[in-house]
Amino acid sequence: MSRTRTTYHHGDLRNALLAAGAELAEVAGPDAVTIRAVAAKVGVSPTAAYRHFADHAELLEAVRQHAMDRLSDSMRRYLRRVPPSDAAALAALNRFTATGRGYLHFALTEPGLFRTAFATGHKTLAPPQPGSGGPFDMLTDALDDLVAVGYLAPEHRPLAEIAAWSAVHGLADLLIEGPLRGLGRRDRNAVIDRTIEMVAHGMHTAR
Amino acid sequence: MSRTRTTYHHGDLRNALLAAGAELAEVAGPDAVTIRAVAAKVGVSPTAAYRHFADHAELLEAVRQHAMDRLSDSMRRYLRRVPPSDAAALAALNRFTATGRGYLHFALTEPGLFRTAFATGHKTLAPPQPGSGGPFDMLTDALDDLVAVGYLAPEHRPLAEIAAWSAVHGLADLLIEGPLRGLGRRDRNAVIDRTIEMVAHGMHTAR
DNA sequence: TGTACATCAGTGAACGCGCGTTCACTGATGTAC
DNA sequence: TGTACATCAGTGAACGCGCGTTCACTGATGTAC
Repeated sequence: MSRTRTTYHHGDLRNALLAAGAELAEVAGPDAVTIRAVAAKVGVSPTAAYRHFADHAELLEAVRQHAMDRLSDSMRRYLRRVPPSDAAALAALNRFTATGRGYLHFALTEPGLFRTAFATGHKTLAPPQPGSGGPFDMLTDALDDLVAVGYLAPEHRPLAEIAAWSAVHGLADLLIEGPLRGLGRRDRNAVIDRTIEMVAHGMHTAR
Repeated sequence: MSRTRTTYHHGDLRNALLAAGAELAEVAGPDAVTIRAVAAKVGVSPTAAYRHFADHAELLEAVRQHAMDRLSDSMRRYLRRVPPSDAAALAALNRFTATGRGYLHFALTEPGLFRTAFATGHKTLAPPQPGSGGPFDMLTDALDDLVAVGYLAPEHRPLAEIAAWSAVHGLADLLIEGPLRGLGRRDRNAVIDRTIEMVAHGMHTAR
C-alpha cells in the first residue's frame, strides 16, 4: 500500500494493482475499484495501469475473479469442517448445508468482496461453468451426494442448484445491501438457520 | 416527456420530476435517477428540482417508494387471480406461491424498477414495516393462512417470511443482474417453477 | 377594478469533484557486438 | 568489459464527461387595499 517506491520500474505492478483493487473492493465494494484509485493506492500514475490492463473493465474483471476465488475458499473451508459420519445421509446433508453456510459467511464477513464477485459493470456475467471447481460445482456435488444417499429423489434433482443458490444468495443480498441490513448478530443467525432449514427441508423427498 | 413547456411556472413540477425519475429508473435502473437527468427530461433547469426535493437522496427515495408500490401492485394482481377453492389448503398454498410469482414477474418485467425499489444510495433501507400493506405484509398474511389451514405447523412459523423472501429475491437477482442473466424464457420459467416448488415444499410440515 | 408589492418558482452560470482515457514524453533495462 | 541502441514501463499534462450543489438573479402569481 502506498509504500514509497524507490525504483522507477515497479517490477510487479500488475499484481500490485490487483491487490490494491481487492482492498478497495473489500472496503467499499466494486464501485471503488477505479483505475485512478487503484493506481493512487499503489503510488503510480493512472496511465501506468494501462500497461497491464486494456481498460477499466479488464481491471474490474480481474478483481471480480479474485473475489470469486475467495468465495470458493470460504465454501471449501466450511466443507472441510464437516465431520465424516457413518450416517451417510446425515453427512451428505451436512455437506450440502455447509456450502450454503460458507457462502453466507463470506457474504457477511466480506460484503464488499461478495458484491464485487457478482459485479458485472454493464456486461453480462458468464453463467456458471461446470467443472471449474467454483462455488457452483461444490453445490452440484453436494446435491449429487444427496441423491446418491437417497435424500433427494432423482426426479427432483434437476435445477435444484438454482433453487438452493437463490435462497442463500437472496438472503445474503437482503442482509448486506437490502432491507435486512443492520440486523443484529442474533437475528442474523436466526434467519440464516431458518432459511437453511427451509432449503434442506425443501430438498427432501419423503419416502 | 420533454414536451415543451409554455408557461414559466410548471404547475406540477414535483410530480413531473417523479414521473421522469420513474421512467429513467425503468429504462436504466437507479443510477440513472440523477437530479440533472430528471430535470433535463422534464425540460427544466437542475436547480428547479431543489424547490421540491432537498437533495438527490430525497428524490431517489421518492422514486424508490414509487417502485416499491409498483411491486406491491404486481403481487396484488397475482393474488387476485387465484381462484377461490373449496379446498382451503390448496387455495392458501396458491395464494402463497402467487405472492412469489407476482414478485418475480415484476422483477423480470421491470428490472430497472425492481432494482430501484431496493436501491439505498448509501443509506440504510428501513426494514419492512408490518401493517403498511406492502409486499412483506402480503407474504405474512399468506403464511398465516398456511398455518390456519394446517399446511405449516405453528412451531415452524417464525421467520418463514424471511426464508421465502430470500428465495424469490435471490432468484430475481440472479436472473436480472447475476450470472443467470440472459437465460431464455423457457429456462427462466423452469427455474422459477423449481424454486417455488422448493419453497412450497420447504414450508410444508408433514403430518 | 386597479395597483403596489411580497412571495413563489423558476433561470443560468459557475464551483469542484472524480472518472476513463489519450498524448507526447523520459528514465530504466536488456541485448548485440 | 564497454558501448550503442532498441525496447519496455513508467510520467505528467490534458481532454471531455456528468455529477451534486450554490449563487445571485428574474419572471409569474397572488394578495391587500
